[in-house]
Amino acid sequence: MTAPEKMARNDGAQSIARAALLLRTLSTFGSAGASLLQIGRLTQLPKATVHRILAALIAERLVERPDGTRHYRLGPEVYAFGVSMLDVFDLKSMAQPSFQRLAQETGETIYLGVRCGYDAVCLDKVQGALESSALILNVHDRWPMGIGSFSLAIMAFLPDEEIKDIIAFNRLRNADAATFEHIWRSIEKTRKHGYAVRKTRTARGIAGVAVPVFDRRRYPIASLCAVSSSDRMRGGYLEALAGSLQKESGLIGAHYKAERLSAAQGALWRLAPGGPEASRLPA
Amino acid sequence: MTAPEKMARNDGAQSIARAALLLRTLSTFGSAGASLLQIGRLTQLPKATVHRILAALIAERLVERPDGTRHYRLGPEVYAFGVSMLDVFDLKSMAQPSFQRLAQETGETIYLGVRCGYDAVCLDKVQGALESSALILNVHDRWPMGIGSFSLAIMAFLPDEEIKDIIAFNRLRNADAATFEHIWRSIEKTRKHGYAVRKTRTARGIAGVAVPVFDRRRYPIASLCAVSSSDRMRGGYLEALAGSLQKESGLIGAHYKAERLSAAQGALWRLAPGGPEASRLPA
DNA sequence: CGAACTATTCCGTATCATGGAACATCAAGG
DNA sequence: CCTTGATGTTCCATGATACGGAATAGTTCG
Repeated sequence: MTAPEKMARNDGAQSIARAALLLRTLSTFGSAGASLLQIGRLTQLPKATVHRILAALIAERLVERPDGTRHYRLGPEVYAFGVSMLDVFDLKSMAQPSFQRLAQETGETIYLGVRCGYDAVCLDKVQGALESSALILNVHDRWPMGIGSFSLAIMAFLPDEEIKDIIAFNRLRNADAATFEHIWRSIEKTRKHGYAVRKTRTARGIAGVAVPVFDRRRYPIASLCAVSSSDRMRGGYLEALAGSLQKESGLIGAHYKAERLSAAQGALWRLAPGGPEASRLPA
Repeated sequence: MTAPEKMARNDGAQSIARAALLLRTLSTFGSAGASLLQIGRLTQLPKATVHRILAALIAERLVERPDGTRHYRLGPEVYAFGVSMLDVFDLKSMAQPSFQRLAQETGETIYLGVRCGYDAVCLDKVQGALESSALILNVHDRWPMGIGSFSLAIMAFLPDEEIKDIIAFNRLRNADAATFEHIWRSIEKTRKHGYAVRKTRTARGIAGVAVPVFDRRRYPIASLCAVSSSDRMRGGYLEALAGSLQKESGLIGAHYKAERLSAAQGALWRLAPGGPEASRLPA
């Protein structure tokens, strides 16, 4: 171990932690994937190590190589696991009622975002009063955590250790690190208020508020965000918006908590003492 | 290594392979998860090892423990990775045109399924001529590979090594192993014809045909399946159905192959020599 | 063609994962 | 309440396993 790694993990987990690190890294590159060296640079791991772990992940189909290129990207098995999760944790469907209610009540454009590695990804969107030309974020768009109120709301409520990781990673891939200069100040503010506010710097006159959605352990997994013109976004109106978002965030969190009780039914085949209830088999 | 493990893997991958094995195993249990011992039994790994690897996966949020139970299930990070994949490989959307065409042309009920660990999961469905009461499989339903033409079509075109794995796993969790008795014969037949046919044993008079969808390396990733009454499902009609399925399967495969060229655009933030094109940042 | 860059393979080393056994915790039943 | 039999968690000596520097092979571009 050359680098003075921050992890004081003495458990038998090094290679698994690294595999997960590589998957997170790849998840920020979309379908184009990344080269071995890029990945090595980003993760601070030696070439040979990255190569070996990626080879192992390829064998499991968790990583694949697009056509004949020398790039690596997430593989089809990841998609399969994702589909699996829809029985366990389908955030988009879970948030649907809250989402619609917010759109109705506020009339603003609402976003639902989820953390994904070192990025946040837009899961869902309802167009509100604002002209669509002014809007920037679309469903499936992905931004590094820390850019936009959208992801700031999630980031601010992570453990400090993890925030540092994310900032370090995003600094490394970002030539212009200016963005992350004052990030801790924003995090402080967000923690204090319980919501994140940001003006768009590039498209003038637009601002967003966002609140985190917590799981049962108060770990932020997603965020709800409302976007409006920046002159409206202050004082009482801002507070009211943030309040609505927070209320719905709580409801989604509660829904998530309850979810586990509804242990998947349907034709989900399962291990049972007496074998499966094989009364109805598909053709 | 106590067990005479089949894997002749000399690469540095043991723990990663095992981690993937555990994830696959958990993916067959849905939201209820499984206990340590169940997992150990199924994977043939010692308790301590399973425990250690699961702990590592929990640290990465790839696995979580539902509320206060002592069970383990897939964690939220898996969902996030799944969402990530929608930019890389969105099978359901990709298959949509073929899917609709098949429903129109054949008038039968059509299914789209994807392999997921040791199971196959139903991704999409269009109801056809058959009474809905006769139908058994619904979207998100999951069956062990080898049951139903649906998954047989995928299984038959996997490497023999992997088929053995799957059968062994499904035997272990299946008290009544009779199902897998004649499976190799079915696999032979399926390979010969290029499609799988099965009558439903429980609900009389229903039969299904299915064909695999291949990726560029002729590895089966999914299947298209048509279900009809079993008296129609023979001779010319059967051949015609199989033909239509095969044609569309080819188109989906081609689409997948081409997909890589359309390297995710939009606001996908990416590592670039000159830094990100930061022209438009979200609020 | 050859220089510069990137990917892959090799292989000796020591770090890290391993798993048996001890210990802890839980769930039933008396 | 305590016992009993189950499963879950922690410990730690051992050597198999993952490690990564350096050599080799492959690719790209002028």
